[in-house]
Amino acid sequence: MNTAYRTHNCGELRLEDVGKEVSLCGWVQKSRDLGYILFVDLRDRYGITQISIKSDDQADIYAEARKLGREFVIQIKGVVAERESKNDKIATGAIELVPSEISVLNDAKLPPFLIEDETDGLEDLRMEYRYLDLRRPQMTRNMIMRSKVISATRRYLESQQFLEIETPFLIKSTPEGARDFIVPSRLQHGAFYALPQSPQILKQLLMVAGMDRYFQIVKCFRDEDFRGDRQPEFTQIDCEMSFVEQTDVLNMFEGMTKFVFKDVLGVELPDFIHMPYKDAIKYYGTDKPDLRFDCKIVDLNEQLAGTDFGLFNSIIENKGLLAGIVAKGCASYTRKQLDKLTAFVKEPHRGGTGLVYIKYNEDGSIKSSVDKFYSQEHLQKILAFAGAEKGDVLLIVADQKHRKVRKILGDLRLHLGKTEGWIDPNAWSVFWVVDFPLFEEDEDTGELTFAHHPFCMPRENDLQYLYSDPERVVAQSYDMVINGNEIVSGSVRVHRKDVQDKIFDILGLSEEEKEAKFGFMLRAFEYGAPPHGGCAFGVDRMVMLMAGESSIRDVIAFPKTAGGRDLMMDAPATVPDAALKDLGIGLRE
RNA sequence: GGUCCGGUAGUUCAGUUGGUUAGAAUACAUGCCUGUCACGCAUGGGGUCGCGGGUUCGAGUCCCGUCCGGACCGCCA
Repeated sequence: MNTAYRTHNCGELRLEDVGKEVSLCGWVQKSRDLGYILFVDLRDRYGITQISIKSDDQADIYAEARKLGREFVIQIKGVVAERESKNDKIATGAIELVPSEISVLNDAKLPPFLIEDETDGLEDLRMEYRYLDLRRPQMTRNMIMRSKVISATRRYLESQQFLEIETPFLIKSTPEGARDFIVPSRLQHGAFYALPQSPQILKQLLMVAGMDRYFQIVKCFRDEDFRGDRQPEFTQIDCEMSFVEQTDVLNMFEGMTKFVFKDVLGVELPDFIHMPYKDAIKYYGTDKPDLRFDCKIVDLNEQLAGTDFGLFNSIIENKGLLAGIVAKGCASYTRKQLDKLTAFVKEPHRGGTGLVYIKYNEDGSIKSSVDKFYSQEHLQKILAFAGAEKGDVLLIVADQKHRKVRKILGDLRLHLGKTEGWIDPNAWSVFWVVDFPLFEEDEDTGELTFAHHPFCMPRENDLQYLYSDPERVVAQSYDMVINGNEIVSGSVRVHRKDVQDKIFDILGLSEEEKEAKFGFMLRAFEYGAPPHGGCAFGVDRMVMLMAGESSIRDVIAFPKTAGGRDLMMDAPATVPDAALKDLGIGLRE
């Protein structure tokens, strides 16, 4: 770096540079005027360097420097000096710059919030002035980490013969799945493009085209409501490979994940376990468990049977489920704390009816909310079966619906994991969930719908059940779960037209619908589609986890609010009537 | 689409039962200060209480509507 503007950046000067004549450029973070001496913190993307000016030695420059306001853009020429009092909190803390010349390249209005890591601004204000928010070192770090993740990804995939190929954004709406963002066509009034929810079909066609290994770092669009971990547009690392079985795909992208973690964070991830979907649901009540702590769900129908407790007996007789989790070290919970957990279980969207506890106190005594129905010996056996030790409490949920019990216990497990500090913030839990069902029943309508998407290949041995017992069919599909977040999702695809046809039949698509929605794809499959499979990484979530952030907005340069608005540009916005007229669109009042 | 919380100084917030001139911290400005790095001390400026309507002698405060932000549910193949 050697231009008219600067010889070094604000993060690189060290003790060994003392005596050098340098030129730095950056923003004024802050100045501290002590009277006889004035310090200016000069900030750029690389760090902060302190400027120090003694008023009696450098009266002119001191007078100039006193006029510098926050976020002025300045250039400083001077000599690197060793500090009299050093600051070991920053990388450049041993040196300072004694200026011979200060030039104001641009002044700045007072920013609406503090441009420091501990900012006083709330998120909406930060989003409105995102270009200022991104100057904060923490946000800069997040952008750098994101860039590193993308860079490592490219290096890995290129080393594995993947081609980066762009697919179009203006495509056709496929009325399955999420709601599409639609774009009106000017040349064909009444017709619309859709923005892709993912390049799924296109990447499969690239396999038919013989591209063999494809990837793309690509924006995807879904017009649904948002959350802290969801945006209307988000980025995927979209990948597809030909002539592969599930194991090949899993190994390839396990390798990539390990490479990226090592390259960006210096973390060596151990080999990933493959957890069947059924086990994830059975032991953790979710298809994306956080394995940074243990605490499995224990089924207790047999253990809790054989008493006069009518509620439990009726659930057992009707083939419902009684199950629990052992909360380590929580036997000391007060009534109030247990009531809070009960309220958690009963929250409307969980719909639990209650929470039964069996405390195994430190002194060996046992206290439960069902003492009336169970002898101490019986409770002792139940605790032993569940693996509870002294100091633990067994929390039990009962319901007719198995899924509901497991979901509630899974939620409770995660809740306790967070509130009880069971999660080591430095630990990583990265593994594959495999063997998802191909179809699942829609809870409201009772109709069969695909669990993942309709292009997943069933396991070879399950093809025979496609018609007779579709719910039994297991798909060759998989998710990678990182710290309880679904980060990768993928499958081996259907490459045979007859199988794809069958699956569409089971989903209840007529010949006309098949043709209208997927005709071009089915036609392509008649021309020699190779066996293929792939997956897609959620970049925003992955970078969020790697950066230790809790919202994907903090790793996206220009994110939108929960209401889908861009506060900086004030989008969406109205357009001139003429533009609507061109499109053949009128607005209903 | 639904439930809940919030909107007061540049910013983050407090504001009692509806009652005098709406406060604090921080930021900002000015002055002082021999090594600061959350510098310190003193002084000062800074408000259409989101917007519209209503109740009232009187509204930041109560009611209705609306806009905006946030959390959650639904939704997210």
